[in-house]
Amino acid sequence: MILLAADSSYKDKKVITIGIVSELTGLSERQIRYYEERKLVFPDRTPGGSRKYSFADVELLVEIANKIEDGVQTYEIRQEMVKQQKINEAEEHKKMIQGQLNARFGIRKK
Amino acid sequence: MILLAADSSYKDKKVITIGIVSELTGLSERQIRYYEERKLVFPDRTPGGSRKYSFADVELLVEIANKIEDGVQTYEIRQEMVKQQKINEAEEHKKMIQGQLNARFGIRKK
DNA sequence: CTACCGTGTAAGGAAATCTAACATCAAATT
DNA sequence: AATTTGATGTTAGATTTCCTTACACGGTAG
Repeated sequence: MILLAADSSYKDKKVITIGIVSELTGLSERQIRYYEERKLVFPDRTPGGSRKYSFADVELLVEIANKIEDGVQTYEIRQEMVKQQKINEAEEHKKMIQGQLNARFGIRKK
Repeated sequence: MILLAADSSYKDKKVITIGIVSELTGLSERQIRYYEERKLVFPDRTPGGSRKYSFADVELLVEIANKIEDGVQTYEIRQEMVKQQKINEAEEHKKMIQGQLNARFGIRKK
């Protein structure tokens, strides 16, 4: 009996090759690879070395391209991303601490 | 400003190449192509002729493989699929008729 | 016993992808 | 103004991935 990986968040599974990503976004493969070089996207790789992207990556690429259209440089976009990432991490951390507090002193099922 | 196709149902977008499908399902490419030959899956094609599958296809392939493991033949699986499809179509039809009736004689916003 | 079913495998070719390098042109810097 | 940098195009050659067709083979069904 074959089982499919249960986590199954289609949006985050890296399964799309660069040609298709190019079609979906309208960006050239050159652009997509360049944004990776600038550390804005992080595709997985097949054993053979081909890039694999998720739908989330596709959405991100579109956002990146829109910002660039607006004259924002890849470096600045990267700054924003790092900053946002730190905010998210802090948020995560807060949640975790709260979870531990609840586990020890919070309401528990009787 | 780049816009992403709004329908965006990741599950049904045909964007996965056969190698990745093989990885996701554990099936050989031979098997995947054979099930297509038996009219059980219907991938899209790139202009160059490469097959493109959706996550829904991936799930379907797993179901197919499980049935075959249970000794069900592709022909029978196909029968079931056609039958189920007809049921769904009838359901769709019913909904549509109901929708038209509502449009003409049903409650309407004043 | 024979025919069909599902799958493996091989061959040869075409499509898709990779990296690296050089070209271009606008915008920023000096 | 001259130069550098940023983003992208293009080319070349190599590698990977995918395609179709054909043949092999064991298992199951008639």
